[in-house]
Amino acid sequence: MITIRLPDNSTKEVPKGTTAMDVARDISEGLARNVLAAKVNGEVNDAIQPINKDAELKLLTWEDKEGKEAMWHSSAHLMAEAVELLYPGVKFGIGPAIDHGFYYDIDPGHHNITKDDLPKIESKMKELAKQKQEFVREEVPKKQALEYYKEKGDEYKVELIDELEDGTITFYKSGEFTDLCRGPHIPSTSPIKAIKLLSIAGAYWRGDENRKQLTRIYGITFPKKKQLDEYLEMLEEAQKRDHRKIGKELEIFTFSQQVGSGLPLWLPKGAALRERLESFLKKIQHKAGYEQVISPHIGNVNLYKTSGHFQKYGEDSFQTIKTPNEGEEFMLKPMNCPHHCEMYNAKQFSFRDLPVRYAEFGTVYRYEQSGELHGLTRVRGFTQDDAHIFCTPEQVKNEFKGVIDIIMKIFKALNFQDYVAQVSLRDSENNEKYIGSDENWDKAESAILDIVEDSGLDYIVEYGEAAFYGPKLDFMVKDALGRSWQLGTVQVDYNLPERFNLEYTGSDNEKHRPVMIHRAPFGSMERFVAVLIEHTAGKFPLWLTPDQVRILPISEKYHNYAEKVLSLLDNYDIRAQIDRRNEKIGRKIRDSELKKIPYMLIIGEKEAENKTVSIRRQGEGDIGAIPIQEFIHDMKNKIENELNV
RNA sequence: GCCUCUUUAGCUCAGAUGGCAGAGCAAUUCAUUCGUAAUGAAUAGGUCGCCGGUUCGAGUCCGGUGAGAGGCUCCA
Repeated sequence: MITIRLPDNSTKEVPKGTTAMDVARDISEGLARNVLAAKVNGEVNDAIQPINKDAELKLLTWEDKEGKEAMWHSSAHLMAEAVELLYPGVKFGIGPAIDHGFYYDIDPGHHNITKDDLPKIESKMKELAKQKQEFVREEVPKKQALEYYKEKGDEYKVELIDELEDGTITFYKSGEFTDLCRGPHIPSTSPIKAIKLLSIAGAYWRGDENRKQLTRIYGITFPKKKQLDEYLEMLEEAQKRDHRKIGKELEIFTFSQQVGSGLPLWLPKGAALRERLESFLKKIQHKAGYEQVISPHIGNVNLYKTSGHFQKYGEDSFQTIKTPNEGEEFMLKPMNCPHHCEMYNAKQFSFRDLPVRYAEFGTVYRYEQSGELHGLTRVRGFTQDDAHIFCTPEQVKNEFKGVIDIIMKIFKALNFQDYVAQVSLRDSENNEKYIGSDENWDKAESAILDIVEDSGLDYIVEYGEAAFYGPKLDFMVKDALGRSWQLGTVQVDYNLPERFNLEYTGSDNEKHRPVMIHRAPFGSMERFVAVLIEHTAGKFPLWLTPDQVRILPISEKYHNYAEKVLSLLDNYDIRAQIDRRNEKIGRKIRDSELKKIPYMLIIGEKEAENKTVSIRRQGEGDIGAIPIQEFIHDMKNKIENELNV
């Protein structure tokens, strides 16, 4: 007999070889039906795997992350089975569970699987799922596993097995389909009740663009049809928040083929919004001791040879432009840091002068592959809210903290709560990707880790994600469709100061090398605004929104009073417009609502007589008439509160 | 850059099998002067992304190319 301890700390004595499923059945049939997998001593296993020694057991259901994973992983197998039945001879790459669903990479051979095939595959999956196929785990020697796939002619699986350690390898069999797989799986296909194949895409084998491109099918499954419906509805809602759609509707930005792809055009409302964000940050930075600088949009190619950007990105950049007579070569500015280094070099600094903080809303241009461009989040010309801090090694910690404070202030003012702080370090096996000495890298990396640890931020560490000149701390925020984007970034850099021979005089009267911190709290104005649009669905905070108030006269008779209200609001810097169209009030309200104007002031006979305005709040409806001065006072208070962070 | 898909009026979209291009909204004009999410009527608006081919004839079929979408690779 062995002892099983359950999460509520109760124990059960059961015979050796009992499965998690047996335990579940013992508790209740209902529970057993819901069990997808089991956590045995912290390890996730099949629910039908025998337990042979004392163990802590947690039964995993749809409510658990690991339960969903097992379900989706098994769904990937089910899809593969369906595909193999429909298109004999296809080969398979990998098919994992992901955050929302699963995918499988397929080499369709001479078939050509397209979007139109998805419904067919989907219904085959439904048919197979109904057969309640069990997932049977099988341990086979490596040699035998290799033979199986060699015979099947699946070179992808052969490659995967080749790389596994010698010994036994696990296969899972469900219905007609056998797959190399570590598991775990759900007991049978019966919990897979609702199936949706979402999209189809090309994906390089093993993520290597030099290797064959396989067909990747994305899908998701649920134990209940209702859950699938809700998920699809959620996706639809998310698509409505897409910044490309809202940006167009609210006239924030546009693109033009004539101008060029990836080159955003900020329309008046977008420009006003962006300027407001910029002056908000400028104010904060001014208080924090930053100085604004300005640099041109191009720089001599030698500047970027000195910085190392040319060697690193020269071929994958916009190519240099040449002067007609002298043959001088210039590059579109891909980064502001080299310019700021030269500004630092324009003057002699003592340790007493440091830190020096040069800030610039610097527009940079980077060649991005055409398939990469995406709305405002991935563009070829964008403006960074950049700054470079030149400081002594002793000041790094404090300065870095100051930067984190600024980022937090901004996230708070804009109500960004779901961000991930990511420390990006070198990939130690791939040293040629980076410039600078190991010693400097070690210094910089440990400095960042120390600071982040001290700051109390929740953070994750990613290796191989560092910039080529230094490690960084990035703030990642998700868009409406769950894609993660980098916004704020802070980078410690010991390398550029060396390359540009930056110096300051220490108290010992010797020359010393300053340390540079690169930082951009928004990241880029384009990307930040894109994410902001999706987070707010276009309902920006009052202080930021392009039009705060729209005055809606009931008819032309009240235009006079409307003009008076407008000039009053204007005196108090409240951004308002009058809807002078010859339309009914209902129409004017509807259009203002759709444009997400926070406040509508309805003005008719009553209001003109009593010197009041009838307020309608966007999304909330009529909230009654108040004297115009009172409205102005309330607005001012609200805006001040929003900015008071 | 690669894979799949899309591209028709300012916007959203219809246009089997090739036979002179259509709707709604927006715009303009006129009427209406109206109380909390669309007043009515009339008018104007398109070398169907671009280049080439097949055909008596191409928005529709074929080839190329631009742009957009979803992924992959990349991202200073």
